[in-house]
Amino acid sequence: MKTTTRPGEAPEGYDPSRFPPFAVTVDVVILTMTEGSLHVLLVRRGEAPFQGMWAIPGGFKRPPETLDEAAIRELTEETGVDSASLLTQFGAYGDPGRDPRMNVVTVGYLAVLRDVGAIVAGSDASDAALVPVADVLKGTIELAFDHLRIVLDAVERVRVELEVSGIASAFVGATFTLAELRAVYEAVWGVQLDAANFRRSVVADEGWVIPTGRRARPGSAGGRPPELFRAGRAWRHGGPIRRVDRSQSKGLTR
Amino acid sequence: MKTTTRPGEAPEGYDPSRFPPFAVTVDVVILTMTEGSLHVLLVRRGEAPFQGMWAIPGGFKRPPETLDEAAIRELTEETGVDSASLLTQFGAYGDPGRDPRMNVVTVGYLAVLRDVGAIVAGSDASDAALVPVADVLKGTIELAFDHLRIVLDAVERVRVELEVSGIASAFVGATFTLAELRAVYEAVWGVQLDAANFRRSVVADEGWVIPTGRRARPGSAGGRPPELFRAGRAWRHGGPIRRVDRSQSKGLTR
DNA sequence: CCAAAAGTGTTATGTCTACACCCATGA
DNA sequence: TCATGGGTGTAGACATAACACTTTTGG
Repeated sequence: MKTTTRPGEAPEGYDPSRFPPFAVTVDVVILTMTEGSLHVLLVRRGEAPFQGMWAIPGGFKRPPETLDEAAIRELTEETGVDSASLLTQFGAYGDPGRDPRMNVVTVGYLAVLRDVGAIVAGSDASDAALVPVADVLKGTIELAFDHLRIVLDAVERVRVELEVSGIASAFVGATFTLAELRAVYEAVWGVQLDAANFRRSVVADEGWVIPTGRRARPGSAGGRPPELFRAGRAWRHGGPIRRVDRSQSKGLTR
Repeated sequence: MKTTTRPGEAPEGYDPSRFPPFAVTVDVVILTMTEGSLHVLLVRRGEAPFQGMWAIPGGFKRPPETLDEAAIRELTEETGVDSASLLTQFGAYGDPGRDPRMNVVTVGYLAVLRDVGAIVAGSDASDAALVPVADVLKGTIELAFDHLRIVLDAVERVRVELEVSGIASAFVGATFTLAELRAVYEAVWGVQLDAANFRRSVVADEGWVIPTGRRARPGSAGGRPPELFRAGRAWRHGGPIRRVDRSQSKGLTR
């Protein structure tokens, strides 16, 4: 057995009062569906380092606030929205040198909004923009710091959350058609889903969507007017991981 | 639109060089299967605050190392083991006042080991111990700081990982019987699994377990000697989230 | 031989996929 | 009326759960 360290206590050879100081920041990956595909909100950096490059919004955690509160504050400052349908912490990043100026550990948060288009337009357009996630993933748009990795992790998290908790409703409005909801899955997962089977999966399980009785207008090309639904309690936020009712199962669920 | 902040840059009204300083620590929740149930490695605190209470092992992140490296270092210092079957970051904790002495943000890591019993015994027994996770969850054993929450989150993470990636193999030895493997699922999920169906689920999907051809000794009560398996490549670590073959599916998988 | 644990077979039941078909609307 | 999307029905493929049955050991 070697050295034993304990939390809140300096390793041997350190003076406990002289712990290595870090800056702690919170970065928020804000995702939304626009023009049929997944977009992320980026801001352009005004100063060095990485001046002029795109980055995800973020800032220092302040001592009197929790990490969650810091994330909410950042989200509000960027979009004016004070309640994201989904705001989840998904990772911490502390590689040495990730910020050339000092030791910075950042905590990544994922926010899903139902359309920040109008909100972003309110800000200086040259300062903030919604860009397709695909462009970031492809490397078409280069990001400052290690923000590419952070966005990558956030997107992977959404893909998983979409399956296990059904945050899909976070991307759509208060009422929505099943086609809109299906489009979320298709865009995030990059697949084609059978509309008939999709409807069944979603409608069958009580609590996912609730019919409002109303109908939306058909598209200009015609077509039967679709039903409007609202989100059920089953997938409000962060929800129950998929693992279906394991208290019953006798075999291994695949 | 309100104030816009950017990463690595102080919010307005702050002097960038005078960022709020934090201590950054890494805490490791070390889990293992002993005596048929899930256990967590705890250390007893020698100093205030929370002197004499149980806590999870951890310590300061050092500037030149990554968070992952810090977690590996802590794990090694506590157990002498330098390669956990599973070592995953699962959360960051930064509530003000979580450490009464200073601003501390800690990053939680989960380590799964195949049996640290012998290793722990090597250390001073009054200093470190494996305690049943159930006792911690029930509150029978009280933990320092916000370590109860951290352990709670780690356990929930294991439950999910067990389903989506099959880290079950991390709990067992290099070779193992299916009964041992099944015991992991049963202990972590708190369910009873049908041995016959379990075998099929695990053996059917190529790559999960590989038969070694050898057999273990039957228990003293007799019984047919069980086959010995070793872990297949399919669930080495962190593996493929469950969501089956998303490139093919046409409906929503439930 | 008997008890115990491992491993195999079998069947009813449920879920998912694909696709055919019907419905309601704009032009 | 036709084209376009929404919504329903259904048969086959596939997966799961339950449990009876066979195998191989210790005592």
